[in-house]
Amino acid sequence: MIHPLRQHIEELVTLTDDEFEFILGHFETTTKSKHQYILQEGDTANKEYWVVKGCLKSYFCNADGKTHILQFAMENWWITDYESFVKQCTSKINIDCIEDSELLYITYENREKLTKALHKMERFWAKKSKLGRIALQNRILSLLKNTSKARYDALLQQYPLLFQRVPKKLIAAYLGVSRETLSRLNS
Amino acid sequence: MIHPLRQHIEELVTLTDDEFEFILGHFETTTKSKHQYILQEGDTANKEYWVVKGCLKSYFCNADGKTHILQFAMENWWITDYESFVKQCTSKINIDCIEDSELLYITYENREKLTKALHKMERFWAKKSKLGRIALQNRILSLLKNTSKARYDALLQQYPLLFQRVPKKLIAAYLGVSRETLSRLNS
DNA sequence: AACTATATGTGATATATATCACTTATTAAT
DNA sequence: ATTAATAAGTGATATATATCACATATAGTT
Repeated sequence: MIHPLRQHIEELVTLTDDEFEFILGHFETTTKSKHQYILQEGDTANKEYWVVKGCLKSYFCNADGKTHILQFAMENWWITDYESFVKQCTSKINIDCIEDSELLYITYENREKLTKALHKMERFWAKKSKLGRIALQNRILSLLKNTSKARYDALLQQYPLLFQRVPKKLIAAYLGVSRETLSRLNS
Repeated sequence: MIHPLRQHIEELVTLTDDEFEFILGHFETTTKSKHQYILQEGDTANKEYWVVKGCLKSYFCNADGKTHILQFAMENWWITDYESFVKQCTSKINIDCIEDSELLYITYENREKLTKALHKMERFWAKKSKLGRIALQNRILSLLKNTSKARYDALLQQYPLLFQRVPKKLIAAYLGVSRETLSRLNS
């Protein structure tokens, strides 16, 4: 059976068996249980995680302690604080598990090594970065032009699974509306 | 005198004279007057522009014809529809000039060629993409957690020049508030 | 099993912002 | 120079959403 990470990478660049073994050698495995953190505000993100199984969120709290969600990550998604990881500076956000999770991760150092050693991976991450940027651009478009109802419907259509796996208050924190307003959007 | 584009690129990667000449050979110059478009909804962005002099905006209109601004670009900024350019698909946005502008541009084909021919430029654009993604992530954070007043103040502090160069209604369209509300934020 | 925390829905009210209407100032066009 | 278009401020009102308060259901804990 083909490794799920290989399948994921090969969506953007093709790999030989040896290349994939070499890549995988730069990763490590870890399991985390629900509510456990993989990154806390003030720390520096020195790992980038890839979700084998489970569900996580990256979020931050504003002055009055209200939570805002930047990203969810389910199977086959990457998660880290991108700014902290790329610039190797302290993070403003937290990342924790919404479910018990099985994760692969690569350290900053190993990612640098791998990028230099294998040009295909430099290309893979460059493409990933481009696609990530496009996704963020579309989220901004959506935050600017759409009503909460429209954003709710779009999210529901794009990630129906999410609504079965995470509490509604987290969906609300992602969409940027209150829990109560989200509840009323259904009616 | 050192070419402003060279200065800009050398903020991220160092170049020899020959390398810069080679790079510049992939660009072309154009001038556009106020109100002229460089990209219209439905077209495919096949050029990425770099502003030598002037000011532009990228924007889109929602169903009721309300304008939302995705990005401003002044001197030393890049502008295109990133999604359309990267995926070579039709664009949902428009880009036009707020002032008479002097622009350098590189076509999609030339950018591909240049990336392949000069690894430094692949690295330059990879870094640019990372930084662009970080900027967008921070804008989302700001849209989620900040009040309009806080977003207004942050923009004013980061780009004071912008407020002298572009009409307030465009600032409002960027921040995601009405012209009237923006006006009242001052008092 | 009893207790506690979390999730979800819903009414009542407060608040921020949009919308509409109008005025004045400034800039562009003939 | 005159006219037209755009920019910017402000009052009055409408609307969407937040906030507070409470009820109920479900899941997790000892």
